[in-house]
Amino acid sequence: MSAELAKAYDPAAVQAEVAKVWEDEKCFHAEPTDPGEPYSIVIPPPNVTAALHLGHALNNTLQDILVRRARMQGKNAVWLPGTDHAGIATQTVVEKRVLKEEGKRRTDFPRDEFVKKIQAWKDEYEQVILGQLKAMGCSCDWDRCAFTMDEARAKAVREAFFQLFKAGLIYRGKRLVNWDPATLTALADDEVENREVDGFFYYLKYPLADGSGTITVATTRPETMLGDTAVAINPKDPRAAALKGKFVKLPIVGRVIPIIEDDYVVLPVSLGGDPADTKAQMATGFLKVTPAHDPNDYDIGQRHNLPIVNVMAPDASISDKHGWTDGIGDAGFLLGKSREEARKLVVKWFKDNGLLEDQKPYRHSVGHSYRSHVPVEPYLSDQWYCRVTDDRLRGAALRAMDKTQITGGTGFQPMAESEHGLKTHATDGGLKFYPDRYAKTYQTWHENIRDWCISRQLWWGHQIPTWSFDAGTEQDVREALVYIQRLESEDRAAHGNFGEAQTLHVCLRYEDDAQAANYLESRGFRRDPDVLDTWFSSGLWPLSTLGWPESPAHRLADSPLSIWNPTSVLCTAREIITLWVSRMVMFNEFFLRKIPFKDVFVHAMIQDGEGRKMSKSLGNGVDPLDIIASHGTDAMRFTLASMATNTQDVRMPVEKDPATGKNTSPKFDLGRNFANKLWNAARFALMQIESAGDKSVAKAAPTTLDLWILSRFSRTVAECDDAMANYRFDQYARACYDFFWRDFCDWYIEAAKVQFKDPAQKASTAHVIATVLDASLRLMHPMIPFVTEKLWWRLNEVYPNRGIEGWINAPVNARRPGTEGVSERVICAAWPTPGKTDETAEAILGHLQELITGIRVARNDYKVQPRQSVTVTIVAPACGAEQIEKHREIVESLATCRIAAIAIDTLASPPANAAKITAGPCEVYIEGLVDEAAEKQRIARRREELTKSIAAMKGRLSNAGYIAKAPANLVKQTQDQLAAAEAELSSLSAGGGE
RNA sequence: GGGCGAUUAACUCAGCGGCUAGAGUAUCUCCUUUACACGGAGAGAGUCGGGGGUUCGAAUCCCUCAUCGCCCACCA
Repeated sequence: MSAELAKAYDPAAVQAEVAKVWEDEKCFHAEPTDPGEPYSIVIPPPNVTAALHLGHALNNTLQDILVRRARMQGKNAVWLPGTDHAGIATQTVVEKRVLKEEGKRRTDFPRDEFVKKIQAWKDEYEQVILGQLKAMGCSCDWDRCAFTMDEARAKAVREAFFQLFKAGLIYRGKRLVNWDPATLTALADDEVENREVDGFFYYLKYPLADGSGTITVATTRPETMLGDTAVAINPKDPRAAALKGKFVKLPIVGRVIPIIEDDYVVLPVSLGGDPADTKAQMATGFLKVTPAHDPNDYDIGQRHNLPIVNVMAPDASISDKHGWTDGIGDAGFLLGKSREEARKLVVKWFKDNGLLEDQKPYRHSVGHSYRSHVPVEPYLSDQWYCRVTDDRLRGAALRAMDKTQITGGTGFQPMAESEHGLKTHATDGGLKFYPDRYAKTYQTWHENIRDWCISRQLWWGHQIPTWSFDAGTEQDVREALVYIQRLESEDRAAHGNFGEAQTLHVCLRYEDDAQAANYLESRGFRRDPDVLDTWFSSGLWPLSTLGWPESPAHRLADSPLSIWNPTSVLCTAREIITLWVSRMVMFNEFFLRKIPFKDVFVHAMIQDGEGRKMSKSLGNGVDPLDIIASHGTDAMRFTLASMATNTQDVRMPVEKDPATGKNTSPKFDLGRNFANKLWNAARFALMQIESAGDKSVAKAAPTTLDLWILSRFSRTVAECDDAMANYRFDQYARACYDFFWRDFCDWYIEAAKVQFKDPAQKASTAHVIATVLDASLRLMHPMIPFVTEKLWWRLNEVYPNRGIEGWINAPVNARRPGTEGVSERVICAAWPTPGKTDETAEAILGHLQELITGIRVARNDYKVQPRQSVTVTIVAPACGAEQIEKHREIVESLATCRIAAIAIDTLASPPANAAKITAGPCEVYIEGLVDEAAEKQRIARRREELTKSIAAMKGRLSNAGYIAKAPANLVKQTQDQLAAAEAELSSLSAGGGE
């Protein structure tokens, strides 16, 4: 039995105690065979690169609220935790660390040795991250913890790759990629960061091949001219006709290249180009086309069937060994030079030869590697691609959308069953975004999607399970093919021929198929050293965490996959709608013909007080563990939940904590204060309940006050349900806050103090207070689990076996059936359901509150000391008078007054020396308030208010359109209010305010 | 360049066609009343970014401008 509760809420002590019980009782573990409607969430796996930040705290708090509530609603709820290996990012941080600590580079180690180092880093941070999640109170099913590169996930990746490969959805392609010449790897688009750079526009003169003059191209990258294979001009350019069919002799190299027409070329301003367009201002109208070194030029090259001449080595030095086969002319002096040196030398050459027309400073943004920070080189290389533009992927992703959220039709109709021998799942659609505006982001992305480059030149990741024919005899190939066909007949492998040389690539299905791998390698095949893009494994997350691929024996059983996929909701930040959400949908659709989740909830992003992203480099980040230490976990969670509005960003002013020197925010005080208020209100309630003695004695009928708080509670539960149905965590938090602090603490508890004094009402009041406390704790538990859990235990000690049904219409259900076993001790019992509301009680309390507040305001106006009582005479309408009489003691207690008399409708002789105020439907004379100055001020102020609103209402009523078109009840309401205001105004004048 | 969001009290945000526009923090006054000073009772504080329009009625819907921010694309 725990001792008395401490006077102030001590989060650290409570968290430790509560967390232990949760863990011991395995409260968060679920089995597919458990009863209840399935409810599942997969965590967006945090990268193992670093500890979690406040964005994670928000993201995971919201998920935890969802899953805890679902659990309390009796659903078979599971939250699958895990982490992501985050290929490039993790390898980079480890490379940095190794360089700093050992002075060595990655290439100084054998591959497997370096991977071990990364593995060690991963182990370290995974522990940190999981510890943080637990500290945040996340109710994950820890037994199902996953990692995107563990054995089970590796199996899923291998199977997925094989199936996609076999279906022809994976191919080897030569494309321009974002190449990092420092680390020698391709980068994904999102791994490229743009930076403004000061550069120059160089104007280079190219002589026409027929000697009839020169044309001038403008470029920021003169060194790439070595790879030019055309010069383009806009067909609308007046000069185009004369140049049709002509050629240019490329300086230095001597290559003769055509002048082609392409409307991609921007017209210079002098020829009708847009004067506002910087490009048009700088352009000459002639564009050098270098398909091997510029993505747009590559596209032009494709359109015009131009040769591709790659003039660089992988380290971006000038080289004639990587595709520059048509003669280098006089370019020998450039070979082996870096991009930067080559640029200078090329410019110098043009200058020396009188072909540099001009050079203008130009500031533009250039893509830099997010890893090495050197400029990214568009570079032609062989990569693996996933054909996401195929209807089975892109089309399926678009068809997955909820019909109500599609704008203008997607153009992707359900595919015919015969087309691929597959059909889409029976209920096309159903994937719904909250807020719905994000559906558009998703749709547009898919409509403009390009094939996905899935290979990365890294060591940290899932190595691509393909072997390509590298060096061997024709005989080897022939024999291998026979062998491969046998493997294919056993469904152990698939093959494809890719590239100009139609190189044979074989994909092996099983990791442990050493026999096949050995055979291939003995015949001159080599395993691809590259690894898969991180998003390939995270795209499989809803599948792989739930046991896909399942062995055939499991498929019919109640497997995790069949019960929990599709998951209920994906809760994420908006920047990965494209990168992650899209891929999960495509994969889930492809492998299971199902959407991976029904709802996608995209929450706001937390910025600092200046609207900047929180980041390490800016030093404006807030560490969740610091807030947990300074304010408590519940405080952090409550504050975060209340910030989770419908908008896309929320701001959190960041300050230094003077005590610790760490970043914090005053916003967290909101949560801390609330948790403390809850703690103390419960402490008081528990004291009263204890001292009320025997709970089994017959209870008095509920008072109006009791009915009122129960009614208010019912409304609050309904509000919370409504908020949660729309993922409006802020509304949920606010509803709880307002109910608990304003209604329950400020009014109910204060008024109940009067009821507790009456022996006849003591037991029943204790019962109501216990009922409401119990239900409130459960209502708020998903959001602030620790403090509510602890208080709930204490309540059960003080008031065990409290029957909540029975003599009052309790708005709660006591405990969910079937949970008497394992979770008996913990609050997971039951989410409250809304009960009856009581309009009468709410109306009566409304009037009493007006009366009490009116008297309080007057006391303040007249500067009456808080403890000094005043004597009042109240004039009220008949029904009101009755209620005031009934609640006389409550009014006296809360307004610190003594009621001398309650008159009905009028008062023959008002008390002398009394100030008269209006409080709702009542008039109140307060004796002994003789501060004339204060009174005059008060009356003047009130008169002004009334005059203003009377004028507004009269104006409205004199508007013919208003009378004619506005709803009748509104018109009536305005008329009534006007009459009341006018009556009060005249009574103010009559009452001798002057 | 395209898309999205924000602009409401000093600060952070609700409200998104109809009560005198609300809350928390901060400020001011009073109060250490045995649940809570991480508290209580009050007060002051806003031409709802500017300008048009629709409507009987606009913070709320439409157009437009401005500022800030995010995402995507592009960067000869």
